[in-house]
Amino acid sequence: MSFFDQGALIGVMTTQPLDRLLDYKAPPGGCQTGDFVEVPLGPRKVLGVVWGKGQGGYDPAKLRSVIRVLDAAPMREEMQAFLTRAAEYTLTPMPAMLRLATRSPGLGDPPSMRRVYRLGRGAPDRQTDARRRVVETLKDYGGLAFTLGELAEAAGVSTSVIKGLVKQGVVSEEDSPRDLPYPALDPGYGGAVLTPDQAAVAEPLIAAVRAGDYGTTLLKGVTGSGKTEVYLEAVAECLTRGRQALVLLPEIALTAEFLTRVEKRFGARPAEWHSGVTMTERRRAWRMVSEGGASLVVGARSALFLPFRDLGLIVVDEEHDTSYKQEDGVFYNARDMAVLRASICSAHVILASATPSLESWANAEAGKYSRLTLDARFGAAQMPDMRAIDMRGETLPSSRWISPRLQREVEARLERGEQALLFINRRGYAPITLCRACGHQIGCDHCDARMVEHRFLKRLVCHQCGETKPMPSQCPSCEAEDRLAPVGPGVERLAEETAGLFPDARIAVLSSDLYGSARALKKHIVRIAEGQADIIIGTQLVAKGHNFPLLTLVGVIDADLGLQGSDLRAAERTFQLMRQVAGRAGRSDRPGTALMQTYQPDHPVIRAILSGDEEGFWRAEAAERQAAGVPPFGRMAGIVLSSPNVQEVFDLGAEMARNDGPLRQIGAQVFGPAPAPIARIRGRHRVRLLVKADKGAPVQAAVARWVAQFKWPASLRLSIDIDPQSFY
DNA sequence: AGCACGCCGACT
DNA sequence: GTCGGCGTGCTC
Repeated sequence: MSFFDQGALIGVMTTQPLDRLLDYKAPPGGCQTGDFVEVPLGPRKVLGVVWGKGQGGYDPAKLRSVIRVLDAAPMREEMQAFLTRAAEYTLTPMPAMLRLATRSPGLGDPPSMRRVYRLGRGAPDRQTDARRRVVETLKDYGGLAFTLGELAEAAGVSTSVIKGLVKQGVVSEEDSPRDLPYPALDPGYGGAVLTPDQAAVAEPLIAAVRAGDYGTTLLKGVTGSGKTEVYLEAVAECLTRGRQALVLLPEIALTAEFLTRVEKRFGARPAEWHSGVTMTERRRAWRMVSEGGASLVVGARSALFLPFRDLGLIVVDEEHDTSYKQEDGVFYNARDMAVLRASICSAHVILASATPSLESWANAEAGKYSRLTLDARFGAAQMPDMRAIDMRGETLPSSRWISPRLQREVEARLERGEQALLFINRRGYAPITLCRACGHQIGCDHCDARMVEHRFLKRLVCHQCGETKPMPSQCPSCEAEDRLAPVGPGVERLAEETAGLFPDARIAVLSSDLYGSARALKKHIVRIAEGQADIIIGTQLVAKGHNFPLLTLVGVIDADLGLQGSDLRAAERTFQLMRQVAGRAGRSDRPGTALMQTYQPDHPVIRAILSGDEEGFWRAEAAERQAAGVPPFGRMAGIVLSSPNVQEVFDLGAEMARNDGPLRQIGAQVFGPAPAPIARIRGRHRVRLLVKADKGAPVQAAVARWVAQFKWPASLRLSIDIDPQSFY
């Protein structure tokens, strides 16, 4: 790190899409490496970071000076290194990477102040009821500062009473920074009593954190085994050592429950970082993380780019979850970036999951990660009894999906006052809307996806681009009247069927699109868990860590859904999802049962789930991937070209495939162009090329050289996805 | 990303 | 003759 005197030549990385350093002159008062600065660029003022000294070579007469150094802690060298390495790995331009690290509202604003009120000295000239209440309130909260509105409300008086007391000095008025440090977390506060099994796993984790250097541990534990308690002990150790910790969760809806657990364990709530957090709170979190006023952050994947001062531990909970893979704008996998970040700042990583990703499983097998396993279920709960319902032997009327056998099992739970969960991984009412007259299926006008009927919204919705339109009464193709019919089940239709079969049951539907906010959803989940519903109908959402103590039956409506298609990860994803859904049943003292309706009871994935032979499943799946040379035993990159013009994308895709010299140099192959998994999004046609290389091949460098050979029209957009989630 | 510059079609 | 379409290039 170096300091630059006024006028010295410095290199600045801006958040504008200019993928190189720009030279500027240091401002009056100088600046240092890492400073967040405002610089002139053409007619505009833009945000940038002082990256180091300038490289010269630019016309000195045109050099301009930094406008001002922003009032924020300078970016640490570590963060610069992290962003640089992440950009290299993901082939993302630096400015886009830098934008991820500057997502703080009002980054350049001076610390904002607010007026606060505390107890002052002396007694009021004339004592009144209202005045007494104000003083009492302030005394009750022992020195705590209130804003004017808060105090008025808490004391039940008007603001003029407070103003009157201020005049007499009984209440003091002062300005305090709006961004206050988070309350300190106490590692010794609610020490959990761990079972011997849990303690045996917590101990090496604590030792790893204490060692204070980089390492990654795969913490595998079945649902309900107490993974969270165990890794919170590692967090406690990290806090004791005075370092910061980060816990990543895949789903915002899970944070509320997690925050409560943190509060129980550490006596206060940590900082929160995700899209549902307000602007002021985000600003506070960003600043406090950088200043050390936040020791634990709970958040979504973007929290990896917060300006930690001394990050000692990153927990990636449910590490297999596909939502860790960001696929819009910047393509990165938060799990991999967590490992990268930790290796740069000497932190430990805990990848926690009941059903690890094959990548992590393979890394543990190869000895790159340590592995710890929590087998015993916490408390007396057992893993559920898992069985298949062979749908080939069940007779069902059309437009019905609950087999008689599953129906009987649900009835048995209702009689005993227990809960049953019916799981279907499809939102909406019906996935297909078909014209009985001409066979036309209603599709989205802008994408190639089918429109899904949502009766709740009374509309057709494209799950790809979000486009909606009213449900037509006429077929858009043959104009036949009233011949449109829903085909296949969605969560809403299943709810309808359930209501018909069990008219007296209280039914709750859990689907992400039925709730306006994460908070509303969370409230609903808590009420359900407390027993305010007999039957829960849910989508993927229920597989993500919510605890339902009264639940003793899980029925999976269509266990085959994820097995279809040619996606190589389908088996892995189905395995994880089914295991997790099954894990919902019987988490407390009641034994649980999981029933899977399937037309392929002999499929290896279904058999592995039922027999509980996880290692067997992973080994078989790994062997298959190894034979195919695909991740994690080979490397891939996906390139998506998009343009409003179909002909253009295919031609350019073909041209890229022909000129694959740089790829062949490293022994990589290119496949395609083929229509991308979604061939059209928002009116843009998309084709995909897939690059496949051996493990260890320098894929990024080769792809960069390959792509650099071409010059495209402005209408064409290109995105590169290193290690794509789906490949076929 | 913005914003200017610049070179070809339909208007007063 | 001019207004304006958005293709190409530059910003320290």
